[in-house]
Amino acid sequence: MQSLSKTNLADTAVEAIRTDILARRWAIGEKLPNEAALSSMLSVSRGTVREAVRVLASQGYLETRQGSGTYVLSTVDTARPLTMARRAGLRDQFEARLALDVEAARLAALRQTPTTVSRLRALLSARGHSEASDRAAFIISDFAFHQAVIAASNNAVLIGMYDFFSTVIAETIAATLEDDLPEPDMAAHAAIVDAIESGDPDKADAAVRGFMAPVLAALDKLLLS
Amino acid sequence: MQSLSKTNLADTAVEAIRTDILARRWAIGEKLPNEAALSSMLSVSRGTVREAVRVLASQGYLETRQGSGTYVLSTVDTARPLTMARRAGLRDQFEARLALDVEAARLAALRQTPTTVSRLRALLSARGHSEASDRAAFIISDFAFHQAVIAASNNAVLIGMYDFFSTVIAETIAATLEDDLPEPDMAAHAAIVDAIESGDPDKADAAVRGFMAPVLAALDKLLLS
DNA sequence: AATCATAAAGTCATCGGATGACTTTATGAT
DNA sequence: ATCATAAAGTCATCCGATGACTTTATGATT
Repeated sequence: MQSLSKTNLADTAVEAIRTDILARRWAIGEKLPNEAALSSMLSVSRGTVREAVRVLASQGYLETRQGSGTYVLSTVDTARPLTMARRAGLRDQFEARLALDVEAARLAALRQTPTTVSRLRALLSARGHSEASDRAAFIISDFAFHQAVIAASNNAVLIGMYDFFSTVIAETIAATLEDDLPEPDMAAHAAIVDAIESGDPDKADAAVRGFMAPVLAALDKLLLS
Repeated sequence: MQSLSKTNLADTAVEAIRTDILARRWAIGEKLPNEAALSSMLSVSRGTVREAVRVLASQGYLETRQGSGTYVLSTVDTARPLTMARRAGLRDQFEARLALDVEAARLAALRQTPTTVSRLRALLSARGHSEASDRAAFIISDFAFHQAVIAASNNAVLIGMYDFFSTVIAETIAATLEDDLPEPDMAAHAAIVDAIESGDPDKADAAVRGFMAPVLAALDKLLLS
C-alpha cells in the first residue's frame, strides 16, 4: 500500500513554496523572488514555477500582479482544518454543522424579508410534494430547503461551510452508518420558517435546536450500538 | 469600489473548464480532450491550458496521468468553501467564528470537569498578568485562553475550524482595519468560565454572545465609516 | 529645489516550438 | 490466440521570444 509519491516537478515546487510560506519565510504582503529567480532556486523551468505559483494563488496563498511581482496574501493552511474535519467523528461533524445552522437561522431571522420567507415556504411545499413519490427527488428538495435557510443568512462564509459539512457528513454516513437517521417531520421544518418570519433570532435558534435534537439523540444511540 | 474582473486568460480557462465539469460535460472518470485540443478550443496556448488544468487538479476536479490523459475525478470541490471564507468580508468571518464559539461553549458546559475549569481559570489569570506589561505576550495569552475554551468542547472539528478562522480574521483585520477593535474586559471573560462551570449550555451560550456583542457593534461602526 | 512628463528597467502574461517520459494501441511473428 | 515489440498518443519539462503592465529613474521645466 501507498507511496503515492508519484512526484512531478510542479507539485514538488508547490510544496516547497507552500512550506516556505507557512514557515513565514516571507511576511504577508511581501514580494516573492521573481519567476526567473524562483526558477533557478528550485531548479525547474519558469513554466513550472508559473504552474506552481498559480496553484498557490488559486488557494489563496499568493497573488500575482502583472508587471509588479508575486506577493504573499495569507499564511493559513486551508488543508489542515479540512482534513481534520474529514477524519473527525460523525458526532463532531454534526455538532459543527449545527453551530452553522443555528447561527444562519438567527441571521436569517434578523435579515428576513417577505421574498425570502415566501421562497422558503415554496421550497418547503415542494419538499412535501415529493415526499411520498420519489425518494431521490425528496432528498434533493429537502437539501434545497435547508440550503435556502442558510442562504437567507446572507453570509457567504456560512453558506460555503454548510455546503462543505453537508458533503463531509454525507460521506461519513455512507462510510460508517448502515441505518438511516430519522428525518424531522413537516411541522419541525415549518417551525423554522415561522421563526425566521417572526424576526426573532432566539426563536429561530430554538427552532433549529429543536429540529436537530431528535436526530442527534438517534445518532448517539446508533453510535453506541 | 471593486470590479475584480481583472481577467487573465488562465483564470478564464479555469472557469470555462470548471463550468463544463459542473455541467457534467464529461462524466466522472471520462477523459478530457488532450492539451492541444483544449488549447485550440479555448484559443489559448498549451502552457495556459496546463496552468488551468493544474489548478483544477489541485482542487480535486481533475487528475492528469502522464502519457494517458486528463480525467474528471469529481464534480465537487470541498476545499472551495474555505478558500471562499478567506476572501469573504470581516463581518461574515466574525459571524462564522461566533457560531463556532457559541457551540463550543455550550458543549464545554455540558462536558465540563473540574480539571478543565481550573485550567481555564489559570489561563485567565495568566492573561490578566500579562495585560499590563507586554502587548505581544498579552495577545498570545489571550488567544491561548480562547483556544482552551474551544478545546474544552472536546470537538475536533470545532477546534480546527476555530484555529482557521482566528488566523483568517487576524489577517483580514491587519489588511483592512486601521483602528483596533475593543477587547472585552476581565469580567466578560470570567463570565464565560463561570457559565461553563455551571454546566448550563444556555448560560454559556449567552455569555459568549454577550462577550462578542460589543465587538461586533464596534466592527459595524468601523465598517460603516 | 520641486514638479511632472517621459524613458528605462523590472516583472508577469502568453505564445510557439522542441525534447523527453510514459501509456496505450497497433503490429507481426510465433 | 499469445505475446514481444514497434508505433502512436499524451503529458512533463524546458527554452526562447514578445507583449503588457508596473515601478523606478531621468531630465526638463518652472
